[in-house]
Amino acid sequence: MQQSTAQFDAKTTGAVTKLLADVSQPKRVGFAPAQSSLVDVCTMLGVSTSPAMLNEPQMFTHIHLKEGQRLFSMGQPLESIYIVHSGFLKMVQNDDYGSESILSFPMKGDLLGADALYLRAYQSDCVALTSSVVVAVPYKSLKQLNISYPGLDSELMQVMSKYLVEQQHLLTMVNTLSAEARVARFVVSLSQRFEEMGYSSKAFSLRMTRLEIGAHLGLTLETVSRTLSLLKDCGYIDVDQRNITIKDGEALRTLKRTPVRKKTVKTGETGVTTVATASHWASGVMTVTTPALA
Amino acid sequence: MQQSTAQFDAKTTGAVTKLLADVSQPKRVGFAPAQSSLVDVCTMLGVSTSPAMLNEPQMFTHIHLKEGQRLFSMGQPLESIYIVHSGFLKMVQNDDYGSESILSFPMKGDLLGADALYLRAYQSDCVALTSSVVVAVPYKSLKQLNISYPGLDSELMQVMSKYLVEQQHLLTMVNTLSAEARVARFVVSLSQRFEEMGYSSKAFSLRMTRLEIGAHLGLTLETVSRTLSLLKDCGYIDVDQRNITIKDGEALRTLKRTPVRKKTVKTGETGVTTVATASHWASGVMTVTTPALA
DNA sequence: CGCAGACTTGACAGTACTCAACCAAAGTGG
DNA sequence: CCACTTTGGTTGAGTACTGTCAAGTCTGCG
Repeated sequence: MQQSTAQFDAKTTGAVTKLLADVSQPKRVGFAPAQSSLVDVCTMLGVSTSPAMLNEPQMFTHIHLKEGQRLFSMGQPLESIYIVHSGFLKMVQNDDYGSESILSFPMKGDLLGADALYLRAYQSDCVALTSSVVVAVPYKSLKQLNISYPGLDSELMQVMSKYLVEQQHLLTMVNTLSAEARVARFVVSLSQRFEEMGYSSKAFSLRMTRLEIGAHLGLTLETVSRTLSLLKDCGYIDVDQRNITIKDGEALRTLKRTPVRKKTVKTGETGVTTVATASHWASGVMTVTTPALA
Repeated sequence: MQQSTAQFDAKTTGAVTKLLADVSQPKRVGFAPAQSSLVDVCTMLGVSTSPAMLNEPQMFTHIHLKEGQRLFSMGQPLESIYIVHSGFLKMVQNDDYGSESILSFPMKGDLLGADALYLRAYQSDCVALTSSVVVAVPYKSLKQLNISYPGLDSELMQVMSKYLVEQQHLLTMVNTLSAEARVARFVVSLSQRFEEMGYSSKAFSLRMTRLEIGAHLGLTLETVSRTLSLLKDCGYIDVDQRNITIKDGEALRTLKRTPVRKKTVKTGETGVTTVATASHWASGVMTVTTPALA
């Protein structure tokens, strides 16, 4: 890699390059080349298994990703879909110049690459936020497996349907909610996912930067930072860098706009004062419903 | 239906009720109770058929919807998925209080209800914008058909993958683009869809109100209206109520922000003048890729 | 004809963006 | 080990895009 006009590049493209990722190839073989069975894969996805699957000989290889490493890029032909075994990742969509949008933050049990089935090419970038392990299911295997186990595709459709619904909720959130409400619900949604994974839902660590949160919610990093500080001032959460503690989950969930807003008020001749205006504006919940697969 | 405190309701909930729909039940039997075969359905979906399907006895009933009528509502248990035979509809997601988000505007060949497979209940409302006809495929039939025709679910997964990608593009658009760019690309995207259906891509009629466009793009109806006027002033389109004529598709596609902005400038003591500031800010394209199914 | 709904346009306000400075933590290299 | 750099984060000041409120036009329909 050359560094042409290093200073200028670094300065002008700073905001952009921050989201860019390591382009080195992920390790197909770690020194612990563990594999997973079909039953393992189904269990990870939360999909029902059939007894016949126990005899399935095919094993699926694990791929180890380091922080910042890229699993696949937009436009690449579909080879495999993946299931997250451990770690945290992001799905990114690049809008031609600069501005990026983060579609989701996949974690344990999530399916990666479903958007590639249409057109047989990945439609977004997948990058590891932390060291991660994913299980690769080759597309060819997928097609064969459906013949052996007829219910499998139907189960996968349900999984895809779930992601469709999640995307819809996110879109509605971005379409209708204020910055504060978006950030608040983002925190709640993370909290729920951590709880599902057996971690604490009250105290956890963000795995992504403010910039990435912003790219997910349609906000700038400054707004995200400010809003987190605001929620802290309200006593709804505690924030210290990436460490979040939830103190009033209900408030976060039901918050519609402006929990406490700092307002500069001219007080006649005396000068400028900072006033805190409290207003709840609470409303019903838009809970991100949790799968209750039979 | 009662009209309690009519005046107040009408005034305060005006913006909300405009999006609400007729709750009367859709006609399951028109006076022309036409039906479609499995091959018909697959063809409409743009999905490959197998010769064996020609012998499939099951037929799928047509449902006629009048303007404003609702096909299904959020939360209803999944009975059927539907394919649009003709007409125009909208998929709506209600965020508890008032604010609604429109996820998509399905038209001929589109699949309705895919988001219901997960949790077996519809996750959004489906309402007809115009008189429409949809073909119902009962969920039970769907499961049986996959046994008879093993490739079918796999094809359906591809269709769902397509919608996943479309939602992703929409999210990215709302996350990153200015109001002007969103409206411009919305017009382009409609144009492309009309072209695919054999209509003119240059001149067409919107089937939805400004309010509905706004609920789709995360904007207010006023902003939509203003932006359309702006694009007209730029000479990119012609607008007359719902009639759109595209004059410079390329400009619409590549536009990033502020084609022409009206700016009020204080000119010393002389008063206020309106100045037009031209600035193109064109950029690369984010074309909504069209399916090229093999 | 009159009303209701859709649309347009203006004036104004406010939320969120931009630009910028600053701080903290972590890595780098002499 | 300590300057030095880099990256991520916080916060302030000013701007502007888009929302809000409001008035008014147009069209279609009962």
